[in-house]
Amino acid sequence: MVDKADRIGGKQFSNLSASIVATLKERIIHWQYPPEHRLTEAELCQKFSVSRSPVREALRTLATDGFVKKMPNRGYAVKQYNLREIEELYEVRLALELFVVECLAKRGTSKKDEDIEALKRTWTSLLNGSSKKDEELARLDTLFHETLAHAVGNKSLLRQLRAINERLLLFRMIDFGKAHRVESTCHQHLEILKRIAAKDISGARKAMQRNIEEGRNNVHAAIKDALARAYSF
Amino acid sequence: MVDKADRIGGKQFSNLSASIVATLKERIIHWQYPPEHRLTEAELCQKFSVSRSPVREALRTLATDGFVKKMPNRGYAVKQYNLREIEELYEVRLALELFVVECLAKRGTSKKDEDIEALKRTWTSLLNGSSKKDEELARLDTLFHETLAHAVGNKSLLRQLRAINERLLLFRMIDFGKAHRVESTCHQHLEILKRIAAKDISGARKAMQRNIEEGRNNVHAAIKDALARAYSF
DNA sequence: GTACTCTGGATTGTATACAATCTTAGCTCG
DNA sequence: CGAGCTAAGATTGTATACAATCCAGAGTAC
Repeated sequence: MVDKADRIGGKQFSNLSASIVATLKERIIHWQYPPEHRLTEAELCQKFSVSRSPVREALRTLATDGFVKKMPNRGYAVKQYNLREIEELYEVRLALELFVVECLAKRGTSKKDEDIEALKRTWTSLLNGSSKKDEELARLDTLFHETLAHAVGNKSLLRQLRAINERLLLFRMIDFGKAHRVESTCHQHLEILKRIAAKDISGARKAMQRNIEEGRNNVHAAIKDALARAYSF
Repeated sequence: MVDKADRIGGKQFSNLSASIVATLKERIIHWQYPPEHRLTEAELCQKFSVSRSPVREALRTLATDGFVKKMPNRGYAVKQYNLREIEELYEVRLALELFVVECLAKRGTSKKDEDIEALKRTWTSLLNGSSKKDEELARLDTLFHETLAHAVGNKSLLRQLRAINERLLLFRMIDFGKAHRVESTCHQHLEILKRIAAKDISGARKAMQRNIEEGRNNVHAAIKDALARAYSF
């Protein structure tokens, strides 16, 4: 069983369906499947050399996570998001992230919040020239937002935001190819942290709103290319 | 197969696991199982006279929906929410519902929004004496909030709010036993609708916040009884 | 009396077989 | 040539068997 898990993903998972989920998510996020690409149980069984039970479970969780869609009696397919749906996800994300900074700004932060201090250091150093690869930047950006959400101490909130951001990663990956946006992102993130520390609620909200909406606009622009490319498969 | 579906739930479902999910949700929401009550696959197979496949799927779905929790190698159990977790759910709900009224107030509503006009009529008539049963009131309250969310036109938002409200239903059911709160709820709902129609964004937000926080406080108080009862099983 | 081991039962994970349903392509008939 | 029908394939849903793992309690050694 360990052998099979290895053969599939590399990492170790408690069961086969978890490793299939991870593998397919990874591939979908990296655009290794064209959108609308069909995934049937039988086909995946062959590819992963496992039976239908774990494959079924994996497809089901991928569907609830929004990575694939179920077409009754026609199997599953990699979900193709249109612009409208992406905007909707960004709207929900905005609502939740505004709530996050509002909570944090209400109670303020101090040197004792080690996670947040670490964020300050990270993004200050990024501003001062230490350049990173695209994928690493996307990871740090995700970490920034998740750390803030974590600091609120609301597990339900954190889980929801994670789920949304994971889906949006599909498109943020594209956007982070543009290196010249790093500086602007640094300034925005540091501004958010500053406002929070100063207990400036409306300032923190505005800073977060700018940050997310800039991301949304960039993605919006990048999507058109991506969709165009997607259709050319 | 139809026979079995009938035997289980009453309604017809496309497959067994869907009907098991519906049945168990119903029972959990109506407190027919004590919290922490263990649900093993084998036991449910017997009770529903089906095999493990649909039962497994059902339990998995219920776990992601937050009705049961999975205990590794010890089966599943009806999830027992503590006060903290309920507060957290209410926080997320508040963030999303504030976003809903903000969206609606920004664009305003008119006579053309038939769903919203219907809400106005419903809650005006409720104010004028037409009394209802507890369960019916809970249903109307849910409908109120879902209709507003639906009017925003953001499917992702609507789905998330539905999921949260479904979980909270477990506790709102308790609260709606108190009839004297109906009048206050009516006033709050009508106030929300009025502010939205008047494009009074901050007024609408405040009205919604009052409505949700009153609900939260009532539930908070009711919970202690409920938990006490739960522990006495 | 305590700690340790070992074993039997309980529980989940996986594979496979079968049944039911839907899709689709080819065929026939008008 | 098109509409409708049919049959084969594709796909999902369900049942069942087997394997692996975990847990708890009995028993034993010290």
